[in-house]
Amino acid sequence: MAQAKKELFDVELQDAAVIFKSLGHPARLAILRYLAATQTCITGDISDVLPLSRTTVAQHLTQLKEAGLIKGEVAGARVNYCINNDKIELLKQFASPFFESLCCNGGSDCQTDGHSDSCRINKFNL
Amino acid sequence: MAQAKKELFDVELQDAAVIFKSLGHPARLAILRYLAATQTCITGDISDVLPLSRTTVAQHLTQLKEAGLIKGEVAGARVNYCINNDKIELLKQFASPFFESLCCNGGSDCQTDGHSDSCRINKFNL
DNA sequence: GTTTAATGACGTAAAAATACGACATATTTT
DNA sequence: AAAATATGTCGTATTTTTACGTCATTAAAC
Repeated sequence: MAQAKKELFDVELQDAAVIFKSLGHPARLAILRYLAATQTCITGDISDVLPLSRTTVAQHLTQLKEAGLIKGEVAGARVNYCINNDKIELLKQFASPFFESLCCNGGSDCQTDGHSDSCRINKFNL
Repeated sequence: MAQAKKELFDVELQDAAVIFKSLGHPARLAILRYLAATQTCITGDISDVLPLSRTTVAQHLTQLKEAGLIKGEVAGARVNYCINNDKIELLKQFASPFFESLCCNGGSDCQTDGHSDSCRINKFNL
């Protein structure tokens, strides 16, 4: 039970989910916002600015790095983190059309048609 | 430990995180896509189309409903689910500028300036 | 009225995420 | 060389998520 079933979905959806998931915690959004504000890619003293311990911040940074949203460049004893602009660009290119495709099928507001098998999609590959 | 610290962040960031989190699983993205495709708001037999049990799908639906991304209208023994267009609209209005603000500060690619305290933001309220 | 189908609610087990302290390592600074 | 600073790694505890089966309820079909 509780076995990973994520691989059974579209790779595209899996990839998107990883990104969205990494955006799914206020601390990580705050980190991204901070990195964007201080373009100079300030390092782990991000934890001075957040109500979290250094270790926890480091953990969030790792997650963001794994999602590809940030990069870390070693500079002596320090590590300079910064936004990965390329990935953000990709995210924008995926998210906008995706959101668009969700809502713009006319304002069908829970019409009570019940089953419409005509609209059924191919099994397990939706 | 592992105590909830999410409340310590901007409400705006908290709200956004809830939405992004709900998008952070391929099953939920698949459900949204399916609902968008079958505008007719088909009910829980979504589980026929996904590699997950009905109970698990119901759980994902609850999560999406809590995030406000979908609505469920009772129709007799059935429940018609559908995309909440208003919320998607709000999401678009938040996400686009947010993504924009992250990457468009000029292509500063991890410049090794080190500490730049001039860019420090107000503590704990970033 | 009884069966059938659909749903929500509950319980539960495994896995993942969250949060932190302690330690080791590497790099400046002195 | 020694002290101070920054970082990553490891272990660990708690919470949350994921996934499912079972049960009760409700509405439709017969």
